[in-house]
Amino acid sequence: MARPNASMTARERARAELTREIKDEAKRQLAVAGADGLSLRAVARKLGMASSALYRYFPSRDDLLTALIIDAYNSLGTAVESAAVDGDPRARWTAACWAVRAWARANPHEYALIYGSPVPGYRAPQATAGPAGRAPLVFIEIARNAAPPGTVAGGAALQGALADQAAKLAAALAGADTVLAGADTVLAGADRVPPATLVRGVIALTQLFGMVSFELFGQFVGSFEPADDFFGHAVAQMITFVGL
Amino acid sequence: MARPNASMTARERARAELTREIKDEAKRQLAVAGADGLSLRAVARKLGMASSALYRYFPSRDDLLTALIIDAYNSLGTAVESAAVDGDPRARWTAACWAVRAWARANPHEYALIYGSPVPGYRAPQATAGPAGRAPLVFIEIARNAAPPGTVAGGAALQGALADQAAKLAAALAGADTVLAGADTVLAGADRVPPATLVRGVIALTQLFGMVSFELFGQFVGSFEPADDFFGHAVAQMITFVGL
DNA sequence: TGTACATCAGTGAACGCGCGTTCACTGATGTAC
DNA sequence: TGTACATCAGTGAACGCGCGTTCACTGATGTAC
Repeated sequence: MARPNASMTARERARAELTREIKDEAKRQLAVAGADGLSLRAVARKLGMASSALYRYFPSRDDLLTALIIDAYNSLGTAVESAAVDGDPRARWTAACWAVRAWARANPHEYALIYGSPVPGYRAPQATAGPAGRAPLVFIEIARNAAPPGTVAGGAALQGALADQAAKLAAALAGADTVLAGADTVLAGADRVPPATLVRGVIALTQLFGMVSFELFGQFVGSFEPADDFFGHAVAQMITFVGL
Repeated sequence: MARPNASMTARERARAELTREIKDEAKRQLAVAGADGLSLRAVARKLGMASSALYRYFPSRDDLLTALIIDAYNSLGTAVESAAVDGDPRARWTAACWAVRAWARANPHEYALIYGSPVPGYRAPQATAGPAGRAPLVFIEIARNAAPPGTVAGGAALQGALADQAAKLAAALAGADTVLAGADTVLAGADRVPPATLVRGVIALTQLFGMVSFELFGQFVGSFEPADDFFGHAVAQMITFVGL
């Protein structure tokens, strides 16, 4: 989406701004009614325009939803990328984990949109794949030079289909720029990630997002809420597991 | 909910059966339209009755939703409890993990209902707490006699609020029958779970549900799908982590 | 610099739809004597 | 065992609402000469 810019005509500037306002208002509505409750008419009403006018900006409700999903992935991706810029791998991994949690808590409905239950009847188009990969890529990149899992307690060889999947994914990541169109190519030109390390990283990712989902979706109510210390403790264990 | 029974009048039997049929049809609708799309009118239509008739069985749409949520928790709880009945702790833990995944894959929309994004505007009543605790309790009970975490690589002391929360939860679990009304009291009379073990168990639970959610909600598409071997590998690592 | 035409943004009415919930009612089932 | 009355299940019409999307239209902005 083009951002306002000096070299744009008044019409183009107005279009970029209104597109932005529509998405902003739609995000506000997510918080009230969730993804299924997102209503073009309600957005238009809040913006003081006819509902039919929105069709000049988004051809349908689903296209608006897709735009919100892409924005959410990119927003999370930016947050994680910029949190994990410096320090040793442990510091970077830790910062990235806290960035995911902080972003999710600050944007719970956008988090639910991308990591919660899928919206029934909605099928995410291919265009979401690149943005969706940004946050995970940061973690994989940090783990790339972790100690070989063989040296870590409990390390087990990859078996069956898992070995193939991990090898294929490692190969794809080495050429990430061509495979994940639109993703920042953090790994471009890098060494391949050892498949065992990759698997450990992805296991850690499921752990991370599992915790954040539990916290946000209310599974911790009455036990580990507030979850700050639980989270910090788990992240420390995770670092050991990944071998950083 | 009373099940049909010889000592019931015809009216009572009919009521129990229709209540069941309404819930069954509602579950079928979940699969098509999700929780927000669940419509009393659509259920009534499929059952060939007037929509107003449903109000003899459920005072509102939200009450029907609550009934489905409780059924889902109980269905998962039963599946996990009966999967983890015998063998050593490792075998029981492994079986319980696979039972969660199998149940989730067999009932994806009920899984989404209880572990996915909360339904906007719906607030779960207290009555769901007991059934919600059943599956987690099975895991905690298995982990109860795990090796003390001090003996496990990477074991770290519990810090700050986490230590308090874990101790409180351990105490509550020891008196689970009074605390978690309606839960099967697996832990009744048992020794207290060491807080550090409890925390490891809960971390493993977030890992487990994180993986299942990733798989069901489509985050593994194009990488670790089918996820059987990934899952098996992760469960093996998890057992080491918990100290079984 | 000014004019003619094309492009685009936004309007408001309309289509056809589904929803949750209420209410007065009919008819069947259950109960007390 | 039979009758009178109370309870309950189910009906169908109605209320009031919101939704996504289409369409012919007006008026403003941009462009080519």
